[in-house]
Amino acid sequence: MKKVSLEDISKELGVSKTLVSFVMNGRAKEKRISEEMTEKVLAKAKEMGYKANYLARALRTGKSNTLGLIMADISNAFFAKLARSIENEANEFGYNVIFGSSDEDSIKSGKLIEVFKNKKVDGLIICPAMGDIKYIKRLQKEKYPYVLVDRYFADVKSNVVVVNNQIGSYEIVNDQVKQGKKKIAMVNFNVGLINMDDRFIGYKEALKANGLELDHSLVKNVSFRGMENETELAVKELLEQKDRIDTIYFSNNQLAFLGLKYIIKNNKSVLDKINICSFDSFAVMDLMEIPMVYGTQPIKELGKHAVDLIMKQIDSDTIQPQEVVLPISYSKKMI
Amino acid sequence: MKKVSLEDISKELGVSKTLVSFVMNGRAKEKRISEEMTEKVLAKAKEMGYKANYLARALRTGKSNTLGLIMADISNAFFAKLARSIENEANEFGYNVIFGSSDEDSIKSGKLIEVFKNKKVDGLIICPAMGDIKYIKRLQKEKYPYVLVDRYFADVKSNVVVVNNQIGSYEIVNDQVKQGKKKIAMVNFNVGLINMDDRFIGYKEALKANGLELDHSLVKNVSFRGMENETELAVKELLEQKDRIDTIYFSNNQLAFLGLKYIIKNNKSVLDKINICSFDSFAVMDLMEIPMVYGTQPIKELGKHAVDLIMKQIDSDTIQPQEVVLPISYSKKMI
DNA sequence: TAGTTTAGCTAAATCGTTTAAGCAAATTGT
DNA sequence: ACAATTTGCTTAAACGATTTAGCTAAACTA
Repeated sequence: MKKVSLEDISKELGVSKTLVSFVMNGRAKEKRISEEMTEKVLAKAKEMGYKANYLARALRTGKSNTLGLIMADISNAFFAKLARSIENEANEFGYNVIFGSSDEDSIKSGKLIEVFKNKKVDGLIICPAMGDIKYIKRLQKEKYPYVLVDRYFADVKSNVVVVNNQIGSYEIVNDQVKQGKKKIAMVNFNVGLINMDDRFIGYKEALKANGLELDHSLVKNVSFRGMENETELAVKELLEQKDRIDTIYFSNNQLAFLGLKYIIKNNKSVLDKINICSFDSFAVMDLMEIPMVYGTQPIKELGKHAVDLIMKQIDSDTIQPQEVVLPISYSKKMI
Repeated sequence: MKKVSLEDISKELGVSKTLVSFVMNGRAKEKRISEEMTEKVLAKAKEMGYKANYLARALRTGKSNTLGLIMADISNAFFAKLARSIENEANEFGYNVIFGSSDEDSIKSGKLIEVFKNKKVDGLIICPAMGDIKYIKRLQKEKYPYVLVDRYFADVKSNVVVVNNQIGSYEIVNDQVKQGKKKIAMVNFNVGLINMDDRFIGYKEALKANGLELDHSLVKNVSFRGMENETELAVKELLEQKDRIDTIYFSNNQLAFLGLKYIIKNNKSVLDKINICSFDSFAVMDLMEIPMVYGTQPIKELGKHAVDLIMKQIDSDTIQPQEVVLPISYSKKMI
């Protein structure tokens, strides 16, 4: 477990560690090390099993070749897939990823940002929680490379990769109206995140565009922490309305999952009469024999763009903040 | 973005950086720094916004407070949840987690192990791929702290955290027999991993214990890379058998998902006649109106134990290899 | 009064790299 | 044959912490 250092090699060969460093970094030619010596060093390094100590290198160069990734919860399918995409793309650049989950808690994300910075990650990819704006502003000021994914803040121009929540939401709701649905309920996340707000705006716009009135009794909000109970309650209340609703539109897959679970357990037959929509999907949606309309987020692309934007910042010190907005795609599943 | 160092503080105050280091590490009393001076240092550090550089500390102390986590694929629900559990428990110890996916490819995991070691992680938590045994043996020899999770190797005594695959599998199959099922097919992963082998053994044992013959035409193997097609083919072949089978038992949730998807699309009615079982579950299994028997892995506990075992090794240089075997629980869902 | 303790602090080494600067010998040019 | 250049290598500082060993002055002991 005790490792071989440059110095060990240099001592063995009776040369300076500078020389060994040059050779090991492939700068032998550039640094005018003789072929003969280069060979000798490489051979000895191999023989002794030399591997560079990344910490030492990072300390000296200021580059750790590590990215920090902060999400709400890596055990959530969306974030898990995003993490994988980010991992893959980061690898392409020779980077690794250190991650942390914030649980939508700004205190937690603040701490994670701080720790990752002190661990000298070269850049941060953040799915910010509500209230993270203060940290983001600080990063901005410090010119620390970062990219926001999935959510962003209107007040601070950042590098951002998101889907077009408003348009996506609009299209889902609009489609329902075109199918003749009039009473379209929405169950939304009120975490104060702009992506969720945008989904609500899309909903409102679609109603308006079709001459329908926004009915506040058809809009239910649930919190992150009380998600399960509150979603059930929301659905329960919606189903109990006197005038039957035509559609329940969930603003993300977690809510759709919880809502569906409740309905299937307690009021399965109602699914013959109402439509279910979800802004994004979970893996088995199309296994379920329930008519549904749902979006599919371009998760791979989100991750890829996020990493690419970080890399641009790392390479060029600072770039004009760029916003990448990706479209989401839809599936209608009829039974 | 340029950070304050111990030296910066020491210069401001006209004291040595040793002193500042002692104070910042809470060793002021122990090192007989006067109260007065301690106060001054703390105040100045706060004023200047000092944060320790973990790289420098790690280089000097040999402790990076980072764990390396290597799994088959973090986008897979099982691993995503495991990662979260590990993250949480690691945080309890003041650790962060750097992760990588191997895709069951031993070359990839070998590279990840190497990189993480060179990034000086204090320990590795590995879900080893087939063929990783050579790396594991090396870690063993080097006394590098590591824990195997989910899978292990019979040849090398390691710290290991797994579920009891054989017993779990036995009970599922045994239950089917007790329900009067005779022709029980199994679709298994042939990645050469001991956990999958054990699930097959459990299957065989259960048949044997009930006086049933093992029928090789009822056992189908699929590979990691050809998973989707091969699972579909396996199910297709099973359903085409002349004598109708009674049960299809999938050895994990991915296979169960793919198999079910195929059945629902192509031969839905057969679900009235055959049972579906899965060794472990995916989130929405109980949303589907299909009778099923499936296990649920104690993922939280797996992660927690894994981290605890790593921490023990880190704290005490070396401990007697310990094997933690956790039970899995079952749900029967009848319709 | 002299010797010993103790309080309070510092110098310098160390971890393993990278890199700016520089030096002696060999080679080239004229 | 002498200066200029090139070749091949080295020295030493730096990155930012931790830690060992030790120093000085004051306080205590006898």
